[in-house]
Amino acid sequence: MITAMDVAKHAGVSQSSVSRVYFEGATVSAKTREKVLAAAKELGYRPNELARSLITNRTKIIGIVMKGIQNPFYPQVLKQFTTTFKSLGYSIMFVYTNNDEIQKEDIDTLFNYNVAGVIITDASLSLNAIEDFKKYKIPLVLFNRKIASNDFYSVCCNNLGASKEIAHYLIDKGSTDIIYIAGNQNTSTSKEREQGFTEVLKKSNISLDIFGSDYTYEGGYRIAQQLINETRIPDAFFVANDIMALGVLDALRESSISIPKVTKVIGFDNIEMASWPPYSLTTWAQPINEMVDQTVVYLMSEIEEYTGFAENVEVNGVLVERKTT
Amino acid sequence: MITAMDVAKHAGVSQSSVSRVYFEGATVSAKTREKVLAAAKELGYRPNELARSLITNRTKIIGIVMKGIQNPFYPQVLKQFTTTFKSLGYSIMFVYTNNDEIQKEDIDTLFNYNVAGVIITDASLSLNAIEDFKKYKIPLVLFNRKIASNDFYSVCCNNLGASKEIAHYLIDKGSTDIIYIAGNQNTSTSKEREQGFTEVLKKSNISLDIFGSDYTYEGGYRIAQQLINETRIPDAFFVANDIMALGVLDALRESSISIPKVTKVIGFDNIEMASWPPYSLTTWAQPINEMVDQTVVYLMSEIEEYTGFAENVEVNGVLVERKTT
DNA sequence: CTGAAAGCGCTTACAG
DNA sequence: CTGAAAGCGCTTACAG
Repeated sequence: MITAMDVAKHAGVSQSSVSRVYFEGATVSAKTREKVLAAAKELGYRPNELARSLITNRTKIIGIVMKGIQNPFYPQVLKQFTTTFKSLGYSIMFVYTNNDEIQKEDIDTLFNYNVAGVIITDASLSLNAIEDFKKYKIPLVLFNRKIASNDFYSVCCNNLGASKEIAHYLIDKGSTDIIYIAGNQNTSTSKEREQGFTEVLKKSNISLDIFGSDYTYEGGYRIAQQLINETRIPDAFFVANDIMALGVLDALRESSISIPKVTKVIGFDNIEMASWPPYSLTTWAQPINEMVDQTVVYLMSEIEEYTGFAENVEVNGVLVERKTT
Repeated sequence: MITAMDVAKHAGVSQSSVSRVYFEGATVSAKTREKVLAAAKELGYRPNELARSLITNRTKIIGIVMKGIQNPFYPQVLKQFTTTFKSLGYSIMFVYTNNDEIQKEDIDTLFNYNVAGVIITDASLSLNAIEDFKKYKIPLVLFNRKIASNDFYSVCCNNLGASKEIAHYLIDKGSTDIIYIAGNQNTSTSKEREQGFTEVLKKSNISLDIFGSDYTYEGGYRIAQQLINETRIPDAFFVANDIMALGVLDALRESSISIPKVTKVIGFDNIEMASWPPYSLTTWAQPINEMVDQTVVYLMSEIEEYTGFAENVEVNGVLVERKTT
């Protein structure tokens, strides 16, 4: 391994000078810089991030914690974050968890490596995990989730507004008997989508039934099959995310229930598969790019200077009309 | 930040003793251990991985490089790796790339952080990237890919054997006019699947046409549409991966071509969606768990002691018969 | 088994 | 602008 000392000797300068060439903001003469870079290139030198981080006490690593990686929405999110952070010189430490509520041990590894910041895309936080973020002053963004305490910055789609607009849209289409299929009941997204939707329909005195599910394809498929067995087919479904909506569509089609004639289906997310011809699902497009940008801007400013500022940011998104309505 | 020195003072022992409690393999008396652990707990101490790694010159981080994260096969692989490595005390640094051939700058970040090992799931390597792995003696596994030089350990499905078995299966089903839809032409997987398949059909004098595509849903959909337009429908398709096969199925169904009566379709991977009712795709199941295990075992032994040993490991998998054949 | 000390590869005041 | 030196939080010979 080539160190700054090796380069220094080879270039005939001090080790500090080598360090200054690679440290943004430090001042070095053009001549020194040149000598150092030439020597570094010849020797194949690269600064050791670990040593660097030991001093600055922070790495250029962002931790991303995901649960629902089976849902195509999240790989897309991961890709977007990885690309954006790479351009800013940050690397991604990926954590997968099975827990709805992030536990201390899920994120221990992130703290051990002194990550610069953390993004949790689709899970809530246990109390002791919350404590740790506060205590170690690690910037955190809840992506696509909120927590009740409002202790942390969150970036979500405007679920309330979106679900209201969806309700109005279905009313305009003439629906009078509607079913909402919820995702995991304890998630903020599912609750908010339910709330906005319910509010509008109530005002218009339109019948609404609500069934719980779990944000998976199988969950959507199962609940729809059950409804079909009970011949309880409404004239429209609002399903809390796309992957469940695809399950609903498949169950309906298997029973040859004509869409959108007999019943309509609307999802949420606008995952890639929603646009596939056999589905062609009407859905609410979450503006991933905008959500990612908001997250990154906040994280970068908190990394620059930690304030612990918390806010629930919401971005709008848009209804994408396809063939299921 | 609480350091080993703080704990040492609080516990009335030396800093070395604190270190020994947290360093596997070091010897400490039960009494000292107890005192240290008590003090550590009280103060909320956790060893700084960065300082640790600076000395041992290796982190407990595994780099995973992915390209085709849109293909549901890979998120599943990522999940499996993350879970397995976590249980071994290793963290995952995730790198997304757009390049078919990994470039030096794609993996710079991994070298800067002195990762213990690297997995590349679905891409090839540029020459200078190869050099770096050799030079810095970083263990590397090519997962689901081989490179021509055979310089590195690779773990793949037995593509040759699998495609031969698929060919025999289709022959047994009475197919006499078959089309193979290839993935990215320069990938080892697509080439091998083509080779095994071709070999068997040739021996049996069965007509085979080959069309190139790109391992995406859209690619499969497009090529099938084109064939439909040319009324060039064979009695069976072998499609180089599942996600393309779903595109083929959708195009066929849109034109009301009955499956498996008029034509049969077989994919490769056994992604989750292959089992969804509207697809119910016959496919070759890649044994992800076994492939991951082989990868991990190799990586761990190379991390223990670097040998640079290279081999192309192949695991078998199995044909999963569903409704498209 | 334990402590004092050197050192991993850097950054960063401090002089000059 | 540059160099010598201290120090980040650990591991690891070396004595005892």
